Amino acid sequence: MSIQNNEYDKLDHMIAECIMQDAALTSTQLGEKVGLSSSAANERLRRLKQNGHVKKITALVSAEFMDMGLCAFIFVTLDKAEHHKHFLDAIGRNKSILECHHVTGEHSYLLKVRCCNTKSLERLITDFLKGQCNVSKTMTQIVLSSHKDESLIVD
Amino acid sequence: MSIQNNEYDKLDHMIAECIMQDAALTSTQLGEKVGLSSSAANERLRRLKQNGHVKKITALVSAEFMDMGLCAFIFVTLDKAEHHKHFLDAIGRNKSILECHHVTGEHSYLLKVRCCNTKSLERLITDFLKGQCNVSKTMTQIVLSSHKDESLIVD
DNA sequence: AGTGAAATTCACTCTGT
DNA sequence: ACAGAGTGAATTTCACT
Repeated sequence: MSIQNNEYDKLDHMIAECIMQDAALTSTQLGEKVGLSSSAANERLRRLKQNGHVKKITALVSAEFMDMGLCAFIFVTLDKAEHHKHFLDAIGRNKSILECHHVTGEHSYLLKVRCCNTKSLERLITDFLKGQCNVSKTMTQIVLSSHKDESLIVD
Repeated sequence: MSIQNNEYDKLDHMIAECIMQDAALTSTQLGEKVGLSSSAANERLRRLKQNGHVKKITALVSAEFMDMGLCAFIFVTLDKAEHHKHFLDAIGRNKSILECHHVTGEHSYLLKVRCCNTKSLERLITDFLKGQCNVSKTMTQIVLSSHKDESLIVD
């Protein structure tokens, strides 16, 4: 008897990999890829969704179409621990901010942001971020090019 | 007369927003949300896909299920410009590396990575990254928690 | 471009193993 | 748990506006 989680096997992981590559696969196509009938493949996928392991089916959209061609990472330092919640609420509402991670090191948070140009990046930093009551410092790194940019695995 | 791209209008952007939230919407549901018939909504979505503005339909999968609960950002500094290609090829093949951005500043690249624990993160840094011929320096920041982690807008 | 209906394909259920 | 058949629902095409 093993202590590992046996509720899901190799086949379930293959199914997860497949729909990360292409979630528009039909049940029949998915079944062919993993060696199951469409009904069996579909039932396994349904269970993965129901149990929250497949969190969401989404579309990846081009930055050009969204007019957000400029990508940057911004480190943010906050003063007082008691104001973090207000900061995070504001972050949550801002569509330019794609990711917000609490990180180790000298800074408090690392943000991944997207805007249309440097003007709007400046507004984001100066008006929005520095405008938050307890943001003491920011440090910005502009992305010149991205060779990989698909974070499909999430908490 | 305007210089802007008029091939796509407000409706197309609404459709893109909708399927970023939920790509499993039926054409009928999508049509209801934007005020079109199912066939019209479906035809617009088909065009967005065909022209590459909707790049991909994917699933977001839980880190727990993938056994990649530990997230980190790693800055990498490369010596010689002529070896960047080999580095990027190796990056492309490594499933632990979710994002790789060429950034401004003192470092060459910023990587977003995921592994199961600190042991495997150590292997990634020591064996894989430092093992690349021209990696001179790395700097790692561990993610303690993520308050936003959905990069659905890509180049 | 959009609508509504027809034709086709797909998802999902059910039965049997 | 899976396969295969059957049913209801969805996508896709088409004629018309």
